[in-house]
Amino acid sequence: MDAKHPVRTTEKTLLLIEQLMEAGPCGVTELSNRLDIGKSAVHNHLTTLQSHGYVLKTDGEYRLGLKFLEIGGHIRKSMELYEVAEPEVKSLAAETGELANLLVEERGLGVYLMRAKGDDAVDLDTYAGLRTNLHTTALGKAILANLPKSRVEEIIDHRGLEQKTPKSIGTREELYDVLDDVRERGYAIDDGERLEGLRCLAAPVKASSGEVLGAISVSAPASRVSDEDLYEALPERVLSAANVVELNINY
Amino acid sequence: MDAKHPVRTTEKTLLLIEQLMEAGPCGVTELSNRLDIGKSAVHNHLTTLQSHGYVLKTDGEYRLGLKFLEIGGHIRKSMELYEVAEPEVKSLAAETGELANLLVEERGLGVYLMRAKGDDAVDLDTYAGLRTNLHTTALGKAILANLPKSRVEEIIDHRGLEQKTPKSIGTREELYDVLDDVRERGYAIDDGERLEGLRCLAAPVKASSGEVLGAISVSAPASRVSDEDLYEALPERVLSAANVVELNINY
DNA sequence: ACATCCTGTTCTCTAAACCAGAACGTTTAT
DNA sequence: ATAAACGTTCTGGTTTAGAGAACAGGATGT
Repeated sequence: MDAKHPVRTTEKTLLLIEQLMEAGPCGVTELSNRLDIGKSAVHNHLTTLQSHGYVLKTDGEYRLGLKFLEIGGHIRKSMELYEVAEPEVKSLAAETGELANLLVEERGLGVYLMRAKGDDAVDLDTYAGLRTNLHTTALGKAILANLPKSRVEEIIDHRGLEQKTPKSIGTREELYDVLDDVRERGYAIDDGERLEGLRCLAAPVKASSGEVLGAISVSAPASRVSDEDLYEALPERVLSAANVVELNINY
Repeated sequence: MDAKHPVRTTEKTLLLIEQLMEAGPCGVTELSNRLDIGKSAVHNHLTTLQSHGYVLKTDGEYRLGLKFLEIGGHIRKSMELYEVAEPEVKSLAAETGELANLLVEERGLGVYLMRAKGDDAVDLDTYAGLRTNLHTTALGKAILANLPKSRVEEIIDHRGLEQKTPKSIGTREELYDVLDDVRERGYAIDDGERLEGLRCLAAPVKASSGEVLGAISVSAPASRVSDEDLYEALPERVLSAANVVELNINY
């Protein structure tokens, strides 16, 4: 939703921050050109951000500082789901030897809260804070399957159904069918949809009210996950981890 | 350094963000009172931040969103030191079974880039992004000992020598003596200075130019760390980890 | 059931301040 | 040596931020 009375100056500052994030360290002139804002304005905004620790100047270039990590880390630490699930996701990674993840939904996108690597884990370029479309991952499908249908439609309206690969879900009917399956089985599967040769299995974490809080997953190369694993051994482990988290959250 | 021509509107936004971080979810009126800014201004800033994903509204309250984790995670991932040191710090934690940390200096303070827990690790409330005074931890001392003296003085001038515990370093002479020792030995020790009964050992990570990039540490309860461990076995492991990181960074 | 007191939100108008553009000092490149 | 490009400072005109008042909605207490 757009702000009714947006603060334009703040929006300019946020634009600068996002540009610095995408482009990495920049000079004043470069930012001025890219954003079509005068040099003096860019300079004023950057020095203001700098004096508050959000931006640093090194070697004549401005870049984002670790203040964002401080705030982000603080927010994450204040989330009950994270605090409770963190040890379970780590155990899951250690036991399976694979990559385990924790995702929550925010503003219609999935946000990875953490990932834990087991000894043999594949090295995907996911990281804490990364955003992803919900319909393209097992984690996201586990969440979507447990949201009210109205909310799911809202999300699709807003975020669309971008196809990451030819195997991706492309239509609403297809999605709703898949989500029905997920609800029935209790867990979601991604068999090479996001990345060829990668199999993921995810289970939702729900509050006692039924509201979905997030999802836990394990990702592994297809070479190490037989069909049997994917539909028996792995679901058992992931569901069990999700269940432990639910119990600890709901007391 | 203060901005010459600060953007006051941006400063107001940043004030709101910091207040939301410290106080947690808040209503408009509460923020308006706390910061002595009119309700309409607070409302305009919050909805602007909301429309860009930095702030969320739930149950009639505003709170910070995971956008900060996204930006912070992105910044961290773009740091070569983190990418190279992360596996080493995890190994260190796994091998010792204790808590291993990675710290960098920013604006005169230490910032934890990560922590890794071994099987028996104590559970300190450090987290990625947390800031700390440099003179009160082994990690910070390892860094200070390898900064130019002028920079160390700058930092002390700016950040002071706050005493966390009676054992903390309280004077400049004391600090300089300790830093001389650290330089001589090649590693820094914290024997209960930050927390009674906690022993930490930290080694600096330096670029080939000699510039210090950060520090790696292991923290363990005194009951599990004999004097012998503290001065022989542990230094060997931590220094070795730091050395591997240095080699990988400097090719 | 009603009245009162909270909220959060919208609106207007004026004082505030943001910022384009020009000018300056400094560094880098030719 | 000269030029070009950069970051920084300055000022005035114009945008706009925001105090305060008013409104709507919900909660609370009587």
